[in-house]
Amino acid sequence: MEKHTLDDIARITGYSKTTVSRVLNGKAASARISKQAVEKIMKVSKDTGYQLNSVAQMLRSKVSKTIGLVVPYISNPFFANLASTVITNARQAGYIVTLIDTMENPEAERQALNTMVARSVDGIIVVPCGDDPATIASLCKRVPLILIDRYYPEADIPYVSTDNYDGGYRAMQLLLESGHNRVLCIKGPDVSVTSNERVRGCHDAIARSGNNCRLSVVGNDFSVQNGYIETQLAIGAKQPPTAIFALSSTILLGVLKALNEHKLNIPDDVSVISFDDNTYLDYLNPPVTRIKQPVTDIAETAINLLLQAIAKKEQLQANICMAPSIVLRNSIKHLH
Amino acid sequence: MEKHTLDDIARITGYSKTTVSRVLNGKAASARISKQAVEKIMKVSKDTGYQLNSVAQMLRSKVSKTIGLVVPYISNPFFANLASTVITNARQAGYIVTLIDTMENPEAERQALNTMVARSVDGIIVVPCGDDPATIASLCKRVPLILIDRYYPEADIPYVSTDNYDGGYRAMQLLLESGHNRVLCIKGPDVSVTSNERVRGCHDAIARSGNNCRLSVVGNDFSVQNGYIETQLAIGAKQPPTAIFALSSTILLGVLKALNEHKLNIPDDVSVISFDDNTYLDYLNPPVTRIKQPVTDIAETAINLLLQAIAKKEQLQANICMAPSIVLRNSIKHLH
DNA sequence: TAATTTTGCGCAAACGATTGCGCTAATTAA
DNA sequence: TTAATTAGCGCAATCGTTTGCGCAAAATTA
Repeated sequence: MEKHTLDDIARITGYSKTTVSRVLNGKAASARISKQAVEKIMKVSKDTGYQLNSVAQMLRSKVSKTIGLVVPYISNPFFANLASTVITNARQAGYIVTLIDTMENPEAERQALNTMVARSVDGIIVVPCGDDPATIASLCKRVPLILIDRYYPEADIPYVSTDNYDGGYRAMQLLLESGHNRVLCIKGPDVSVTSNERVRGCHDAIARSGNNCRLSVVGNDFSVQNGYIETQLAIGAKQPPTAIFALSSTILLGVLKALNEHKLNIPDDVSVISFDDNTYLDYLNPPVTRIKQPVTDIAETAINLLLQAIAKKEQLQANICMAPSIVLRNSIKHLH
Repeated sequence: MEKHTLDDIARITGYSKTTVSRVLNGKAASARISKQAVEKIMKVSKDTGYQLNSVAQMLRSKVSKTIGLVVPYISNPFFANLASTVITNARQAGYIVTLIDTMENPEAERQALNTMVARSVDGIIVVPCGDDPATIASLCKRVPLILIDRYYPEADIPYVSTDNYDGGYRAMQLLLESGHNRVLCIKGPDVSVTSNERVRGCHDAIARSGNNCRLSVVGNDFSVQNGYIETQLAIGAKQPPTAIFALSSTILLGVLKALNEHKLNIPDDVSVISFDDNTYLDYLNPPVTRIKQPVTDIAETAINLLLQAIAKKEQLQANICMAPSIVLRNSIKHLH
């Protein structure tokens, strides 16, 4: 079980490493290798436990069979799910995934991308952080690259994401249909495209409904704290909201905490709807209605497009927003 | 921004690639390279955007600066957290992480390990699945390898895990102190060492307390379903448990679902304690008391031991069980 | 001035695989 | 019998680094 090389197998079998290489790569037929040779080489390489050295192979063939995946926080279940799908699909196509966690640090992201290129990954999938698409934009001319979840509308970088506008629109529609006319929407960072799209969807839903619903959009972070603070502020006001739309499941947790502290009941005292799907949302009291992003579809679409681009060596082109779905539970009260 | 090699830089600067390599590796001093040369080479390599080819470097130096991480399911938050810590710590030490998700499939695990070796990773961290340590045991003689979370007590493979016995013991202690004497413990698979250790801790806690508490240990899977079914069965019995100990947070969700369906209140009707920490457990109604595994410590210890072993090129030796902590909430009723 | 040391750098052989081209012997065709 | 074809395989270059060894020129010492 020591380490063997092609030369070793060649020496043992008496054939050249050329022949050995060809046999081991399944090119025996096209290279007209005799049956004897194939058998002997196969046998010896089994017996010796020969293992291909992928590194040498990469150097020579310029193909690493590796996908680079760059995410802001792998500990975030949303990104973990994305990663899971990417890894699984990549593996089925014979690719392995190298993962870097940027922790929302743009500088770390730049380094990560450099590392990926230095290791000559065949393609890169990024959930970008920061608001400067420059590095990525220039990189995506040199190596197949695709963004997921987050993207830069003004830059020409392929992406697959949720149709956040639609998600915001439909969530708001749900609230309007139930007669809510004072809605608090707690959003993410100002620079977040996904957050802003959701908000835009809300506004349009109201406008198109002809309803006189008052929507107040507050907050600036996808965090528990932000959800907590904004909820505290809102329920202290003279005219508290009848419904709260949390733009992420972390924000939702903050909302819940504040409501619990004030002994406010969902949905009797205030209705709640959230973005992002999580199993535990069904085990809250009551289960929370939410907009579910098509995580698996997004990841699958992205990795498949990427693998295609790698295979065909052609420029990747994609501006895809996939529709979310509604997970209907019991957190929205119907106001007559 | 094209691809340049050492030769290119050598040609442009007029120095040999030997000198260029030395300068770029910070060996200018020890190789007595002149200041001029260093400056010129540095400048040119900046200007041309020269990027080292890690693959060639790996081939030559036999060092890949890569850690292989093999987990059963990266979408499981527990493993995602482990991965997060491993990735972050590895990166600080200049290592990158290649991740394979085995989906609890031992054959996939074997392949994964082969792939890792072929790519000459410098070290491997595995959360093993299946009950056959043979592959891993033989592998760990050839490359630094360490198990986390799960391990094989009888095999001589280094590991870092939770002190599951202690966790089970203390959870049970908590229930005993509150006067519970009919406890339902819903466990994981029969072959799971972690599950079994937790159960053993429970039994010992009762034995050592001199209490006549009746512990009934049921179930065979770390799944929501298992938790649900076993809870259904138990609360239908003539003598339902006064407390339920869920040996994982997935099992807990099943427990909650069953209790909700029967309108049973926590902790008034039945007390609950669980293994595994999750943010959302604090947002349940009521927040659930739980045994928190020292995930970060485990991962940090493991990666550091691994990096040490890699650096010192010495055999890794570790049988470490780290104590869990108790996150005390309001899900256990004190029975007078 | 001659001998020694130091400075500054390059040659060329690895690392382990892949592959275009070519070569010999055997077979077939003419 | 000779020419053409085919079968079966190997040579050697290549991928882009790293590094042991050595060598000439400059600086120092004797």
